[in-house]
Amino acid sequence: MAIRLTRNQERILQALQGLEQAISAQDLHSSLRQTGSRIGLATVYRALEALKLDGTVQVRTLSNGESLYSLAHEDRHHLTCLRCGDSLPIEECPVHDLESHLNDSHHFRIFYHTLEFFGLCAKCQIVSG
Amino acid sequence: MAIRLTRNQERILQALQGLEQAISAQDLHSSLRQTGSRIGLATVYRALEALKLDGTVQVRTLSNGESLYSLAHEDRHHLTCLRCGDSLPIEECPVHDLESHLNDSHHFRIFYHTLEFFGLCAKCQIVSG
DNA sequence: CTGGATGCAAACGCTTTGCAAATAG
DNA sequence: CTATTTGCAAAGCGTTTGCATCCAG
Repeated sequence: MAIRLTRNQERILQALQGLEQAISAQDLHSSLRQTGSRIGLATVYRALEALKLDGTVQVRTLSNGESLYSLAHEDRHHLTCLRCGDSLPIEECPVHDLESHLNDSHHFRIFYHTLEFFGLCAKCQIVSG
Repeated sequence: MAIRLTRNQERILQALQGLEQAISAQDLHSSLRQTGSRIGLATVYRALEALKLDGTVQVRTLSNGESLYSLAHEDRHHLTCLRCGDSLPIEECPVHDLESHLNDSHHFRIFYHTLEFFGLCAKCQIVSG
């Protein structure tokens, strides 16, 4: 998958491996700076873009335009509240069969997928009545 | 679903009904202006936000932060190329059963879902070899 | 009259880009 | 020594917000 990694790309990959959750580029940047690295924000974005293109890293874009990055193939999907924006992770995922089917029928090389349900969480159903 | 609609919200809903595809707020705005409306861009955003919150309109956010709007419950999912960004619509959708299940188990009132596969399209598999 | 809706322009936040310095091979 | 990578700062871009005006009821 990965051809050649720069030192910073390796550093970023390593950081992602130590995480349970997807992280934004900016949070990843400050996190790296706090461990003493002098890495720039642009480099973080460029590295994530490269890792994304070779399928190592996967991205989920929030409705505010912010993107969350994590290692690819970690299957975690969400229930997202349209009002408060909270995302509840869910375990179910019924789409793997479809994935291999699409690989063939569309000549598309699929790295990963995202699945997200939108609506109102229990709390916001009351507020927005 | 809808409580009360302002004149502009109705106008926007009408515009969406005439469309085959999801549209960005900005494109929707210029489209409305071209038909002689004096509507402002902010109003388009505010109307779409309101329609989103009552479940009439659904949103898909692209990786560049731009959001595409369409009437809710139109089931259209995508194969999206990580390199060129092209989105190929697909018909398959294996998640409806799960949807009602989640409604109950998480006390979440689900309006719609998005499902998207990411990878490389046939063309970009060659280029990026 | 009064509260909400609207248009405009400015502000915002995340991301991308230009560029010169640093680094790798 | 040349090509690539890097950090910084500035620019870009879609979206949101402040505010004065307009409009419906």
